Amino acid sequence: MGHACDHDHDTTALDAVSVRQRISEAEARCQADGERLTAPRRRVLELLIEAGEPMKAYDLIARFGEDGQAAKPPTVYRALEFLERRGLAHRIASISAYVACAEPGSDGDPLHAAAFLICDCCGATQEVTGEQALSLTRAAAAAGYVISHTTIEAHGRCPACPA
Amino acid sequence: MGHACDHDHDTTALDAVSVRQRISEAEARCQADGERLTAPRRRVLELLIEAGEPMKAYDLIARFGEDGQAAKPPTVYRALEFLERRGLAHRIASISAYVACAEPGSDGDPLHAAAFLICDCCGATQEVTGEQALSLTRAAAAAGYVISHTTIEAHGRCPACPA
DNA sequence: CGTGTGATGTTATCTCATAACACATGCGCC
DNA sequence: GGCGCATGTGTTATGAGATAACATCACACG
Repeated sequence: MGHACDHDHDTTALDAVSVRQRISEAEARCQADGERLTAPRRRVLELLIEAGEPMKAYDLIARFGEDGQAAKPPTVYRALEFLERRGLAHRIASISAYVACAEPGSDGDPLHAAAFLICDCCGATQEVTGEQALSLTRAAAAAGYVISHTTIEAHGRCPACPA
Repeated sequence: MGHACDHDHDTTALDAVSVRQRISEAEARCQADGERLTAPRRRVLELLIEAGEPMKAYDLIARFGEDGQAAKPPTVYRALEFLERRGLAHRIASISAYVACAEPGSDGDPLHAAAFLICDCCGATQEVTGEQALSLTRAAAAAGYVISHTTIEAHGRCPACPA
C-alpha cells in the first residue's frame, strides 16, 4: 500500500535475515501453543512481514505463489484469520488491509488490543502500543461489556507528509 | 442488524415524533452551516435514526423508497458520505455498517471522534463519548501526526447477552 | 493401521463500494 | 432575466473484498 504523495519516505522494510528470524519466532510461539504454522499461513505471514506495511488481501493473493502464481482467495483469508487469532497479524478494517503485528504479544494478552496511526496521504501505518485500548477496556467493563477485541484507527497525516 | 442470540433485548428505537425532531435539528444545523440536507440525504438519515442501530448500506438501499422501491447504490453511499462529513452519522468499518450519530456534535469538533461498543452476539451498538479518542489524539500529536478522524471499535458481548 | 479433527483445494457466489458520465438544480452575477 | 458555475442527482456498469459449500488431504492419537 503505497504513496499518494510525491516525496520521500522512510521505508520500514526488513532484510531477509530479520524476516526469517521473525518467522522463526512465530513458529516457536505457535508450537508452544500447540498450533501449526502451516505452509500457507507461514507464507502469508512472510509476505506481511516483508512488506512492513499494510497489505490488501488481494495483493497477498496475487503474490502468494513463489513463482508468481496467485492463490485462491479462501487460502489467504483463512491464513489471515489464523494469524489474527494468534496475534501475529491485524486487520485494519477502515482501509480493508492487513499488517503483521509489530510485537507479537505476550501470551497473557487475549485481547491484543491494537491501535494504529494511518497516514491518509502515504499510507504509512504505525502500530501503537495499547494504552488507550486498555483504558477503553476498563470503560467497557464498567458498562457491563466483555470486550474480546478492540481496534483503534486514527487517520490523518504522518510527519513526513505535506500539510 | 439484529440478533444472533435468542433472548430479549431492549430496543432503542425512537417514536415517530422523536425521529422528526432529530431530523429537524439536523436540518437546522445544516442550514446554519450553509449545507443542504437534500431529499436523499434526509431520507437516509431518517432510516438510520428510525433503526436506532447500525444498518448495512444495502439495507438502506433496499428500504430507501417510500414505496418499497430500492435506491441505486451511489444514491445511498453519497448520502452516507455527506452525513459522515457533517457529523450526523458514523461508519463502523469493522462491521461495514452505518449508524446515526448519538449526539450530533458541537460545531467546534471537526474530528468528531467516535468510540463504539459492539456486541458480537446481538449486534447492539453503543456510542461512547470520546474521552479515549481525545487521549489518542494527544498521543498522535506527540508522534507528529495530524489526526483527522478516529474510530474506536471494541467488540465483545453486551450485558444482555449470554456469556 | 483406523478414525476423527482440523487444514487445504476448488468452484461459485455474495456483499460492499465506486468510476464514469449525463442531466438537473440552486444561486450569484452582470 | 438569463448566463454560467458549482454542487447534487440519476443511471449503468464494474471493481474490490469476503465467504459458502463441499470434496479431499494430513496428521495426531489410540
